[in-house]
Amino acid sequence: MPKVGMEPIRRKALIDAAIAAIGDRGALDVTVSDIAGRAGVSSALAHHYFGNKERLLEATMRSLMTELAQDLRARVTPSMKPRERLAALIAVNFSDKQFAPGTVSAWLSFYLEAQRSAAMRHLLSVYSRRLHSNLMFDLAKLKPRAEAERISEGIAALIDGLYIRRALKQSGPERTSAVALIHDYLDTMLARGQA
Amino acid sequence: MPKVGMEPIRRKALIDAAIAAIGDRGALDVTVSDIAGRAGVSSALAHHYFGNKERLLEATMRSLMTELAQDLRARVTPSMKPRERLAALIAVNFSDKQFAPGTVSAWLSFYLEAQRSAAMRHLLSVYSRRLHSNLMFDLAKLKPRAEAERISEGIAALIDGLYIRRALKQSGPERTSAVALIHDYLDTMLARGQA
DNA sequence: TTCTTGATTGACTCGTCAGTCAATAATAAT
DNA sequence: ATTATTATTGACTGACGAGTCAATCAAGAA
Repeated sequence: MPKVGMEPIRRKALIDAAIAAIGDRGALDVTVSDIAGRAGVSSALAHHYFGNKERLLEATMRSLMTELAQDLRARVTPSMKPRERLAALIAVNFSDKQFAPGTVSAWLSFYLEAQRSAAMRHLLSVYSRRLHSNLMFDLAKLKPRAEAERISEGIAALIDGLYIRRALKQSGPERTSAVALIHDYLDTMLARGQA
Repeated sequence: MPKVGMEPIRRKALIDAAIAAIGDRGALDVTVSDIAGRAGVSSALAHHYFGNKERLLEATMRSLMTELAQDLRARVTPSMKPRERLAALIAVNFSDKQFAPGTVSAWLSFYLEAQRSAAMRHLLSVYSRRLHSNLMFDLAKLKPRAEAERISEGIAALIDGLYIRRALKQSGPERTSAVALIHDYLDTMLARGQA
């Protein structure tokens, strides 16, 4: 049998712990000791595997992004119609997983951090471009380029805006209404100039 | 002549310095010494006037909010038509002042901090309610309650979302296009069901 | 068994930073 | 001139946190 090192297990545990810690603290100002403690290891080990705090946090963000991408791939198939794929795209951004306390804080912090850290900024731009091209892929089939571009901007803004607003209200209406609002926007814009 | 104490001058200087510092660092993790240094005083004096860091930051946020409110009052008059007032409301949120580097970071951090600090959360809810009621005041004249409510949600989300997106891209299209996008949304929604 | 390599940590160093305090200067009041 | 008040700071404390390191421990390889 292939021998397994501890490394992948510990890395994953530390990343998960980081998300949990960020959720509790509400921001990126978590301590390496706290994260390591949650993962059941010493802070020295966290440094051993990740080098420094920044890289651990970067890995955490990357993990969040790939998870989002996986969720999307799981819901979107080539056989779907453009409008259906857009619906799926909207849905993943408002799934349960995206509203886990740690995830919310992490994304917010991520946005903030992007102003300083070049690495974070790069990650964010990857995410942003991916969302944009996902949206455009289907929108371009339904509307002329320029208009599709504008609708794409609007949807991306609505996703960000509604996500934040929903995230900050522990109470407040269901995510359903946020999703409905985006669909409403999308349908209205798509209908324009038609029939 | 009325004798002026140093207190108001120093308070203002410290608050301005805090905004500048937040702009440079990109987040709320600024040091009191840094802020005080920019204001030309010792960190001890900052503590003297504000008690502690949290209260200084709260005052900074409050200052940002009242400034926004003042800008709004300066642009909105009772004689304006509802649609005009809505335009003014949108405009203030995308004014030059709101895009000063410190201001952007401060608002972002503010949103993040609201998850932890009760005081910050309270301030944010004040801001949020104020925006909502400002929007509803005019929207209610143009559409039935329920629909006005939904449009208000959409605009608020678009403001937040576009603000963030614009803020994080040093490049990217002008604010003009963001404002235009919101107007487009507003007009489309208002036109719905009409002749 | 002995050697090598990966896993893991306790203890420590070095910085930094919030907040305190006693002391000093300046200004106004009596 | 004396006293009270306000303004202001240097120096200090206490805490905390990132990152290092030498030393164990475990387990397979030689």
